[in-house]
Amino acid sequence: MDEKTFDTIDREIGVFIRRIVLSEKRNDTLGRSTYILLGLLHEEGPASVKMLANRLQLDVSTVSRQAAGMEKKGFVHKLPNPEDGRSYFYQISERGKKDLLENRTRRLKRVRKVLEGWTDEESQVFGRLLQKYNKSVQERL
Amino acid sequence: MDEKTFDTIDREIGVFIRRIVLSEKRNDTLGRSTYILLGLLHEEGPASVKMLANRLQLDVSTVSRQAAGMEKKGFVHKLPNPEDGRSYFYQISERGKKDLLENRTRRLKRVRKVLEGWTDEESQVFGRLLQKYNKSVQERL
DNA sequence: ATTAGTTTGTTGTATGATACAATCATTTTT
DNA sequence: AAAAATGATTGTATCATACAACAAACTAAT
Repeated sequence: MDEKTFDTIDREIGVFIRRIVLSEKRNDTLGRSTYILLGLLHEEGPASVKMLANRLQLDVSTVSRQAAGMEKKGFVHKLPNPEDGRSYFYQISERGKKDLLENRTRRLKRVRKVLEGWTDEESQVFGRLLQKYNKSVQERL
Repeated sequence: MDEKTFDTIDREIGVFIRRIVLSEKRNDTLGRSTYILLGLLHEEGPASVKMLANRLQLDVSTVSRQAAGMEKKGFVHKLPNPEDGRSYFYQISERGKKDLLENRTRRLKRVRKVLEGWTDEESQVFGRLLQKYNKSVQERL
């Protein structure tokens, strides 16, 4: 296949990441890590830092600090794990849910705006291919 | 249009960024900022920190430090601007070119691997849509 | 031509995300 | 019971980033 396609993709990925990350920084209140972590706790229920770190492929220390910060800000509750005195479960709080939702809404609005003028077909294909790319990355990188 | 499409895209973008950034950290020697800056200098020739900052939508101080670091490592030369005693031009060095190329090659190899098994059509469409998304983001975000 | 204002770049300080190594407390294994 | 393993936190370090303060150099206004 044409080498140029790979090159285009590589370049556009670079631009993509830069733009999205900057835009998130400008527009979101939560910070992308917090957002992701909170989303996980919301959708999959309480979890320990270890579980979260595994799930997100991050170091436990990273998640530990992250979680501590979120607790301080009231986004999560830290509950002792009755089965194991060393570990805790972090559970999203009402406050956390509220902020998460607000952020999600704002993000979706942005996506909608970016996709204005695209055909339904294009949007759907883009979503599908992103998904496919992600799966491929996970499997082979 | 179906709200679900936007939601999928938003989520997949999150995963995408996380995965790619982590993979870059594991695999690349240059660091994504350095890589992008160096690529710019390579393709568009010498530039001042101001120009670079504008081009990349970053603060001048950020680029200033970045450039200083790259000079220290020998990736670029810092040349005084004869027209203006305040400013300099950063020019990619041979060493910089070499490292840039090595990194680019490694990245392309990764992209190729991820895209293994995709049809040519799919890869091309993905590249095209990424490009389109980026353009939209730039215009409206 | 001298002063006042503007621009370019650097540095100080701060934040967020990240990892590795050391450590503490607890649990499990032997 | 002692030794080994595990879960979490904390110390330290790096990278990318921004804003504010500043110095040097340039430009405009009087």
